[in-house]
Amino acid sequence: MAKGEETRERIVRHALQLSSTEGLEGLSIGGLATDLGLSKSGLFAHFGSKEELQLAVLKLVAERFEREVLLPAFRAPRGEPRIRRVFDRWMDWMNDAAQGGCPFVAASFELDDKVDSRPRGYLVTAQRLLLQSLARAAQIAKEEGHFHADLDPEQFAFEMDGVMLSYSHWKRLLRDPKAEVRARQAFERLLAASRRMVNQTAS
Amino acid sequence: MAKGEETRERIVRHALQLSSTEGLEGLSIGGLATDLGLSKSGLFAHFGSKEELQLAVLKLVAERFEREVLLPAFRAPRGEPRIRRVFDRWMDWMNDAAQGGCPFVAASFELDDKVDSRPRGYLVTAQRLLLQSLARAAQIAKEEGHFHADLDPEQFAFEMDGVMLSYSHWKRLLRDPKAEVRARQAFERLLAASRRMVNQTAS
DNA sequence: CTTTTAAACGAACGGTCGTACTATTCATAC
DNA sequence: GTATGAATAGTACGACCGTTCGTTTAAAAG
Repeated sequence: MAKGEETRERIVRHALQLSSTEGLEGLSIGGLATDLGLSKSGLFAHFGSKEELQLAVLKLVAERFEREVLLPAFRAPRGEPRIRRVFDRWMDWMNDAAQGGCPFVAASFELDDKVDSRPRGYLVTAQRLLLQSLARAAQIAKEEGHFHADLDPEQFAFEMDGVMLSYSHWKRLLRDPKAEVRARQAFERLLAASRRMVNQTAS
Repeated sequence: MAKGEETRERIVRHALQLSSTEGLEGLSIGGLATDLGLSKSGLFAHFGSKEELQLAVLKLVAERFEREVLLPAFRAPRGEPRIRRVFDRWMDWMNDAAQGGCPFVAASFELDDKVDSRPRGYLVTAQRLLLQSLARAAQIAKEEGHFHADLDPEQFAFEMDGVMLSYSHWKRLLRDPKAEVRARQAFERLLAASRRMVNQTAS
């Protein structure tokens, strides 16, 4: 059926927007209903529980990230160009995301301690997938000869993740106008290190 | 007077512990009171508002970070050894912190959108101070000749911040057993780049 | 057009929230 | 040992929470 599905999507879209400032736990059924001109119970019926609503929000985020970041980036040529496209799209994603920053980032630090919650489980899966895609892109860059043969693709993903998180921290909390320049510089340094010598082991 | 002060500290210590899993907003006066065997109103009287309680928690965190990370680290010899000590102490801090991860990290992503809130304002100040201390340590490492003359100390702080955030992300959300090794490796790579050539500008 | 099914509503439930008052207990200083 | 003020308790409040249930409206199917 069509009508219910449409309303449900309207709800989830708005819930995503709200959650980016209030957090997933800060979402309220009543508040959402008022915003959308629905009754509390009418809205609630679409999900059956608040947890299910949170899950729906996370699924929408994952779907959008796939569509707006990963898929377009993976259409770029294999190797370093593709990695750069991931970075550029990812930065755009960080800047968009409805003035509330990346919902994944917010959810990551909100749910990290909520063991055994379904939203957390889903988020972990989605984030692992995301970072594995990135690692795969780095692996391809090795095969193309753009990155050094000793490079650890997962380590690359770890460090690029750090750049994005630091960017979010400096821009959204600290309101540092240089945040974007710093992120780009950090990324360039990471790329440079990945091309040449790399991977001296710690201590 | 002594008695009230003591109780207040007991409250704030426990609130800090709770907030590391539930978040600052997830703190509840009633819950805290029950946990500590106090009445809701008796506990409330110590602060006058929930916001004041959150503020007290953040102040305790800042005080502890200063005492357990920055001060000990700055007793190390100037330059790279001092930077290493900051990293080691910071990693210890990340691992301790009452099984709930670094409260600053959690609070950063919880409060980043709550404009005009006193807790946010305090957090921003504390975090800027922390990162400026780190940048100062990097500046000193330049003066000692350990770091390259072209190094941007704030950029160094940005990237080291990224390592810690990524560590938190991979360890606490993703539960990746290699998280600590990855963080140490990222830090070593950052150090290596800071010693030699650095700072090629982006695009 | 009628029947059936989906979608939304309205009211109410038991709880918990932060906060405001007043009263009581307790520690401290005289 | 009593007075004084701080520390804690008790009670109540209005608001909002997620959720349930029975009803009503609206859409889809026959």
